[in-house]
Amino acid sequence: MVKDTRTRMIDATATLIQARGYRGTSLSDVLAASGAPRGSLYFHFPGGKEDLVLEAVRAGVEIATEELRVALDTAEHPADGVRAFFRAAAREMVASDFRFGCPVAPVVLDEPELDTELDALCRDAFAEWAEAYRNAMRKRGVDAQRARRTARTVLAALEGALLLARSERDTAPLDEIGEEMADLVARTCADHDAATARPSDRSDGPAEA
Amino acid sequence: MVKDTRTRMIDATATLIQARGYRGTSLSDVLAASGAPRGSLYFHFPGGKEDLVLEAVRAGVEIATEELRVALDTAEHPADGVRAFFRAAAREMVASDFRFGCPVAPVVLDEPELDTELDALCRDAFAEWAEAYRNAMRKRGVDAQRARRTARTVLAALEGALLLARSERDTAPLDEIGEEMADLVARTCADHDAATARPSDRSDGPAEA
DNA sequence: GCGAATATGACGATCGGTCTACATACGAAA
DNA sequence: TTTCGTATGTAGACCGATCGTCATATTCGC
Repeated sequence: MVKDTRTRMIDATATLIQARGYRGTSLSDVLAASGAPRGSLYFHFPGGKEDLVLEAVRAGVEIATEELRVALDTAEHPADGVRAFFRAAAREMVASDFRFGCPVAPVVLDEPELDTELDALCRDAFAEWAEAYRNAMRKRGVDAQRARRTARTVLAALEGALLLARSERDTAPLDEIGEEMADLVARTCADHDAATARPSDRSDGPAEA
Repeated sequence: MVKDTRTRMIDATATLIQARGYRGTSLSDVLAASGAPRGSLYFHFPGGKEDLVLEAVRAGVEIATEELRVALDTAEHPADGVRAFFRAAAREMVASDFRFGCPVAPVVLDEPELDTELDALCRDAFAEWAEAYRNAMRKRGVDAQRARRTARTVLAALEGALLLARSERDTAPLDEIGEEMADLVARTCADHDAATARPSDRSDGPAEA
């Protein structure tokens, strides 16, 4: 089954935005990549570029969210889920010749108009991803505050690692920082375990990998 | 003393790139912001936009590098330096109404041509910053491999935190992730101390903040 | 066959980056 | 002082790209 024009346009836009950013992606590029003629755009996306980009980012976020969910749900321990997700990112990086990246970051850095739907979508995406990490740790009983901070840190580190990996054209940053974050998550959970086992005196032990 | 035209153009470009990215920054914007006339551009920057951007990024990187160096050199402990640098970033974020950011990230995400001077400059900037963190830890005797990984992680987390802070229009990500990273650096150094004190049995103790 | 949904690419207003021609400042030679 | 040559700065014309529009096909449901 051949994908319809609308879907092809969204996919092409999502890919191009990850590679070149919002403003770096021209409608002509999208048209060329999707093989669609110019006029079709305004039939499917009456709002023009803004409308198209919104759908594209939405689609990109959805895919990433789903992959993250699977990685975390499949893993025995949240730390393993984090490791798996960083590894998946590294694979996509190689597969795309280092053009892969976060679907949201390029949009945020290209300063979309504030208080638009696009702006809100980006914020929500970050929040959703952070929540996924957080929930994985909360399921292990880690307290809310601690889980929230660690989750945010993992998310930020991933964003940064994607940036470094692209710049260096090497997955090493993703690999190493992924390990580092897996350790952090493991330690966060382990600290909790130790704290609940001996509430007044938490110290050594299972924090070692 | 009034800054000369060339310097004003570079400053304006650096600021605009941080706010809107490479492609989002038009020469007209730069001209308007710097109050310089159109034609002057090709006198000062014969290479055109590419040339101008190169200088602007170079200037931005230099400022950031210097601030990082000061933060790390001034601090008692590398962890304090990291904390201070994240805090400084948070302050600049507020001062700029959340338009502040890494001078390099927007360029990397707008996919500059590969194998250009600009591309190399971005890579070198990341390498230089990572090295600064690494050296600070190595001075405390942390082993090379460990210091390198932690340094890269701190750098990535900062990049991500800047992104999150901009998106949320809130310094909370910078504040929290800064603390997380300070902890990580403190732990990295403490682990080393413990390991050297009792080479065969490293465990509890000063890892606690 | 007929109306509605979908598809098409040519068109124009605007804006982007680049370039060539012109103006001024300054110092040396006559 | 005048003349000239060079370094520096300025102005606006140019051409291509970009985005959005439209009048016209084509396909589908009935």
